[in-house]
Amino acid sequence: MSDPKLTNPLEYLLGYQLRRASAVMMADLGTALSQHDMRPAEASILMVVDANPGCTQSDVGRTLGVKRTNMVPLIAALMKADLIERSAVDGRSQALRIKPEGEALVAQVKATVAAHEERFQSLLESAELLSVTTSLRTLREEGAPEL
Amino acid sequence: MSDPKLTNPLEYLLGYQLRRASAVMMADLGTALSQHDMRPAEASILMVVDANPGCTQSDVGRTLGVKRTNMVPLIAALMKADLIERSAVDGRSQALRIKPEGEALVAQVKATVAAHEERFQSLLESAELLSVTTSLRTLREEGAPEL
DNA sequence: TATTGTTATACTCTATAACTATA
DNA sequence: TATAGTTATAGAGTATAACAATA
Repeated sequence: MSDPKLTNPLEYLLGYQLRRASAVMMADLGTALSQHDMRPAEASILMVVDANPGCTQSDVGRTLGVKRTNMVPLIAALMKADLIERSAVDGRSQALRIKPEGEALVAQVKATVAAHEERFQSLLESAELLSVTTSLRTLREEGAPEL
Repeated sequence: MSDPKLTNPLEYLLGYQLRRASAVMMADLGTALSQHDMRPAEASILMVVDANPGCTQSDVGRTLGVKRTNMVPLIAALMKADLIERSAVDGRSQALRIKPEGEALVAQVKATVAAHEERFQSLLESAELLSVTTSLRTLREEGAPEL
């Protein structure tokens, strides 16, 4: 082999650590959600609709940072899976709700996400966890370009 | 409008905050690097090769968590841009080095990355910054599936 | 047998531009 | 004019499977 251990100049970069840690958690979440044939983006939409019955898909997109145009196929997939339903608010907006038939799966998805979270949160001291989530929120809010 | 502010049940999830904060920093880095016609993945490879002259692309991939198969087009782009060069180590491995003509751009890229980092690190207290980077490393190392 | 580099391919997520219909 | 939803499309990034050449 050429050299199994290289020096990594990115190791002390905040953006790099964020990227790698996020990738680890996303991969784990993706694996965990695959048992429900669900992608992380779909699960997050499902959870927001569940917490905000009657919201529109544009509302959900703004909340999660997903563009309207990219919400379309995600909502379509959830409709096709009979997990959510739409009802017209006015001529252009449609209220989203979890379908009664979807409630059970939504509950399972929430439990899967909670277990995944617990697995990673338990790797940190509670003080560190608080510090991290606070800092991440700061980076997101202060560092984000104004919508 | 339907409702500009929804309740977001993901707000207290570590994975979600990680995902959003990482997206903010990656978007900013992407914008900053576009002045050099460079993508974040390419810049990270350039920095690793710069710090480890003579390493192979498989070495770089292992260091950055990029699969061999996905290294191919990235290395090809850097070769096409005349930023790196290859020399045969043996019949199957090739040593990578920054081309003399590429040194100036590599220096600019490193400065751009450093400025981007400083912009975000300055949003956090130094104690918080240390806590965050330590925690992120823990999540990555303890939470990653064994390669 | 294991590793390097490669091709081909597919999936997930994100991005822009442009259109319609409604408010 | 601004907003909601849509289509079409492109681009990153990541994934698997398979192969040839070499160690």
